[in-house]
Amino acid sequence: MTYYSQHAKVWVSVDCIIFGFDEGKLRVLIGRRHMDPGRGEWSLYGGFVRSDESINDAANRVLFDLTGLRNLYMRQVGAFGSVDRDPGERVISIAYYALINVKDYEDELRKEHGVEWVNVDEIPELYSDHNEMIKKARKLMRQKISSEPIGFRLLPSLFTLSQLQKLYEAVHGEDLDKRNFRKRIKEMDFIEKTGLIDKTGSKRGAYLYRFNKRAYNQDPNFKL
Amino acid sequence: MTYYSQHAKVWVSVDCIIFGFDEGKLRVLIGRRHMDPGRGEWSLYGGFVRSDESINDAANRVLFDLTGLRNLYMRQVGAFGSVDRDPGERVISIAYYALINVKDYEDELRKEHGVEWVNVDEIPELYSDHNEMIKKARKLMRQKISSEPIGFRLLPSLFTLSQLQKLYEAVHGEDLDKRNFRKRIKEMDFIEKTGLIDKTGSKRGAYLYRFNKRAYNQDPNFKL
DNA sequence: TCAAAAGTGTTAGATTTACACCCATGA
DNA sequence: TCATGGGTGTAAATCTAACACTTTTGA
Repeated sequence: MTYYSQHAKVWVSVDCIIFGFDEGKLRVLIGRRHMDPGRGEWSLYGGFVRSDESINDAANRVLFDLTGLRNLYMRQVGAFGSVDRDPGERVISIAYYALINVKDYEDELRKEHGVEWVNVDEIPELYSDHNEMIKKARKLMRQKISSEPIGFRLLPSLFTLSQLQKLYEAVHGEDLDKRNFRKRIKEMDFIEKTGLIDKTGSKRGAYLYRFNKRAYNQDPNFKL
Repeated sequence: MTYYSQHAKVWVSVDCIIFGFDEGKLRVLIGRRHMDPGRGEWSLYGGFVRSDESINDAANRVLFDLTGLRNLYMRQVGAFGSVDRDPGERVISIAYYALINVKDYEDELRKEHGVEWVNVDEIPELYSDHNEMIKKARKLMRQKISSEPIGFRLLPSLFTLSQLQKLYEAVHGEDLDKRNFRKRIKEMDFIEKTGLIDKTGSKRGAYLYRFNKRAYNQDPNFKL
């Protein structure tokens, strides 16, 4: 009998809070549970951690399984471990949030998994402690997006300044002053204006910008 | 066979980063491991999560076991789950940091457990991923202590402004301007000057202050 | 008497905020 | 022609950072 074997083992799962940004709103992917307990309840997408993969690998696997996308921006939210958090068995779950550009996600695949984009401000009651997970994920994401240029992961590689501003407004839950916002953007040389115009959002058209990661690494000063 | 039982279970432990402040330095409790694998290596103090306790309860139990103290300020750092992080078996560990006033910790009890206060800037190589845990704990604690009045948990209930300043300097790793620091303290009405003088730190003596939690809850504006 | 820590305000500079109008275009 | 979103600068207010001397007292 080893030192370890006198202790109990438990199931460990990962649950993913997948953020997207569409039509000016911050959204999260949720779906109806396909299994008992809690069959039919709204839930985050998750899966069990296998014995031969790290918890990060597990989260990446679950994300890939759901979205078909790899190398998503992903951060751990934390471990959730009330004894009775899962009505079936003792399961400790580690929550992760990820950011995706909704247009990168094939709608067919989304439907196959039966998940939907729901406005983060209109999330129904979810299975287990998933509402709590989302709350903490939002808080962490909000902090992170203000000090690191991760917001671009929620946008197409080319975006207008109005889109970028709306994204930050959605994340922070408050309107921003257009001129002050653009003034700050202009100071960040790694947010580059292209010669391209996007005319889908207005008649006049707006310049498209891009995030230059290389330039950011040269001079990583970000604050929004 | 339930839905759960087709998946593997793993051991889950908690590891505690216990911060203290003494002689102007931020310190952490570490000790030599008493068991294999890794016997004799420097390590954080931890324990396995039992099947009938939440992970928070497990952390509190481990903290109480080591220090004899309850109701410590404690926050989760995150889950660490590389497959081979523990050389013996697959163990996922959830790190917590806690703040204690070193004078509340009986030195006898500390010695019984064979743990020592080590300057956070002089931490030796630790077992497994414990150095990484401390690094992340410091970062989270630094963020937290700037926006919430948790620093008082590292000080006696009566403290001088010089002690408080030294604490913040130790946490942030940089010197602060004495007058600017005191100006900010004066604006926080919940940091109350008592009529008492502490003469242990200087010949002249310094006023002792106390944190008034009730007053803070009335007007929770904290920034340091 | 002097070394050592306690205590105390002002000012320049930097940052942040508030704010309003013209432009280009498609419908 | 007009409704819609795109684009632009300035000034006041606030916040931050820099800075030096006097006080008290035990050794």
